[in-house]
Amino acid sequence: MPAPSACPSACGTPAPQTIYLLSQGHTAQPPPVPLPPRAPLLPLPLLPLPLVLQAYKWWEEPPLAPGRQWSHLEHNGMSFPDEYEPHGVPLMYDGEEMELSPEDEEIATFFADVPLDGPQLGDAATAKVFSANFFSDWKESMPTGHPLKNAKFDKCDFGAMRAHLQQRRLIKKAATDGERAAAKAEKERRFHLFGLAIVDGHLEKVGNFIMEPPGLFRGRGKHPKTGKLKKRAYPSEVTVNIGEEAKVPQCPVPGFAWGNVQHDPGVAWLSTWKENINNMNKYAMLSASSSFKGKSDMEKYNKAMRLKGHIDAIRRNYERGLNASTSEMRQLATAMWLIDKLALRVGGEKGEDEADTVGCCTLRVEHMTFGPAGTREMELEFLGKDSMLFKQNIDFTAYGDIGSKVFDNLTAFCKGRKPAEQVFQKIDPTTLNKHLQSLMPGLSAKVFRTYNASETLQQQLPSADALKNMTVQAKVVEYNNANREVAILCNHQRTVSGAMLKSFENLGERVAKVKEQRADLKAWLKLAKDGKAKKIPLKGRGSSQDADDDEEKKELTQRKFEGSHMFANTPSEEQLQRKIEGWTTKLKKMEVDLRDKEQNKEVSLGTSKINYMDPRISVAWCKRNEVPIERIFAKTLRDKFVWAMNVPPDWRFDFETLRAVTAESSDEPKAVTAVADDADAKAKGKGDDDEEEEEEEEEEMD
DNA sequence: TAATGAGACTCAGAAACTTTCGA
DNA sequence: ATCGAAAGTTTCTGAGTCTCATT
Repeated sequence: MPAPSACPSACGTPAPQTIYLLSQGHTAQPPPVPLPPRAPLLPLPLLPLPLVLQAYKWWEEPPLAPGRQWSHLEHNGMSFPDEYEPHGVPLMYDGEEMELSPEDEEIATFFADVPLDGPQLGDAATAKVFSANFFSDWKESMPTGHPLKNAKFDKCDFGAMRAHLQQRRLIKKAATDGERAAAKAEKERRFHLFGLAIVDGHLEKVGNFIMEPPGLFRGRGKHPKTGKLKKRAYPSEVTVNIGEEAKVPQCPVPGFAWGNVQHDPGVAWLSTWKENINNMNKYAMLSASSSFKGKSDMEKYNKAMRLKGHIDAIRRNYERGLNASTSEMRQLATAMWLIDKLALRVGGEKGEDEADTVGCCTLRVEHMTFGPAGTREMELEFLGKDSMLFKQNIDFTAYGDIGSKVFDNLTAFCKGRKPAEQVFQKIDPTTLNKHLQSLMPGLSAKVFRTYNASETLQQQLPSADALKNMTVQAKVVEYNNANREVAILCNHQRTVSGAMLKSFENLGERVAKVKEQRADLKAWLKLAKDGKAKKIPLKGRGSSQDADDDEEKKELTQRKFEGSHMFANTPSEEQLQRKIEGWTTKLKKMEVDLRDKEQNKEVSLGTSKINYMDPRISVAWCKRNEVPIERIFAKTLRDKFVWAMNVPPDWRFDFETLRAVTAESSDEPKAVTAVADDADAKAKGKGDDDEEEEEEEEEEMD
């Protein structure tokens, strides 16, 4: 355990640059020895939360000064996970039992807790890095002279610990009602203590109010640091941001004090700390349903609507730019096309100690495989955010002359370049965003994804006419189909888990069985027609009651399912006929289900629903078509999108809608067309310089 | 001064947890 | 009516984007 933090203002290091620094910093100084247990913190008053939380219609309030998130902010800091409790289960090293100190055991247990078939240990290449990183960090944490200091990973057997953890999971699963109630009460207690904040007089939920527990860093894909030890963070590493007149929260861990306390109303976070893997800042912030998040969400979608008003001019701008005289302009235009049409992310530069993933600006020659000469086809394949595979065969001629030009440009950019070289050498996210900014104030690359996602949803959702006479269930299916189009556009995927594969297998088997059964029924109908009904096999009696073990029970239900099409007594022809019809319907439904599941298994609909599709489109569509909103948005989404719930049924994701509300002349797309023309004219004007640049370019390419 | 890096926020799928479904 | 599986929902924290300060 690190020593309790010294008072920040007494230690001599300069205070971080904040606007308002706590004046009475000394009150945060801990005594040199741990304090005796303190009186528990007083919970915030227990108000009827749902009522209070919903009462605040922030979108009807006047906005705060620009750059200001709050005027008054009160909260209780954050909660910390319990200290490690040793279990005493030994490690087997080189065939021998080895008892571990609590410190050693904790880290070993982190490793034993990583599932063998998960994304880290399930893949051989990733597992190698993960295990090696874990092991070296583990040994590093041991003092010199420790018996395991020079241990070999291959000689470690974590089996007993894994078994113990599995046992613990089973025990938790089998908890009594009383135990469950106790756990729930504890969770609620924590929520009342730390889960709420008072923002300008309104009670709001905190998103993450429990410090991230220690463990092994689960970097995604081929992350060089995956498996490294993520250390326990203490209050002394946490800076609390709170209103100046609010009471500084009491530190909940005895013997510790907050590392720092500041009063900066320009930021939305309540607490921050640094994680030890990448030395990055982490934050505790309000929940998705809060006013902070709601406001910025609304602004995000309004900006996307504004883009809709400017999109024609912007497209004309990059279409012209594809033929620009400077290669920088041509690259800019080509990249904009990819971002607009293929919904690529902008793609910032990444470091050596991160997974090798790319976006538009970081695409490399090796990611593009050009089709046969004479065609304008290309396979674009790369790992994007979260190492998700983007793989698409693109026929650029399908996008008309513009598409063909884009293809020709990409061919030219790649020509004479090595596979590992970047396609776009003259641009990066900064230059690209600067250009976008000049076309529309506030425009950046990611807005295209929001705009295209929302626009696609609006276009794909069937009209009220088309939905007439449909059941609500059928309408929801239509909604999900539109949602799926958006998810595919944004390349939102999910990996097919082991459990999912298993359930596919089960469903497939069931379909096969039902088919067999229908064939049986048809054969029996023939027997009945031939007057040989007596030959029809009947349902066996004697259900064995004594199915005490799980295996037997399973077998029993399996037998029951297999015989489910049979009759107790010799059936009549009509009985058979009816059952065949029933089985045909059942089969059809199962096959539709299977196909639907198959289509969806690798597509994740949630991400676009939460982050990309303007909720007002969905709300208005539900109102027009009498679909209860809870069929589309689960509880947390309805809370997140409260601000969108009161739109009229005819609300449209259109620039005009926005203009009707804001009535700002600067929003006129006409003005931006002029800017686009300006930029274009400027590019044309610098003709002479460009020629020189081009010559340099030729030399570079040789 | 352009590049570099820090800071703060959005967006991402996996995993955990809860509810519903179907035999 | 019950019980296990499947589906739906929420939580968690890693991975991006984008802006601004620093050198």
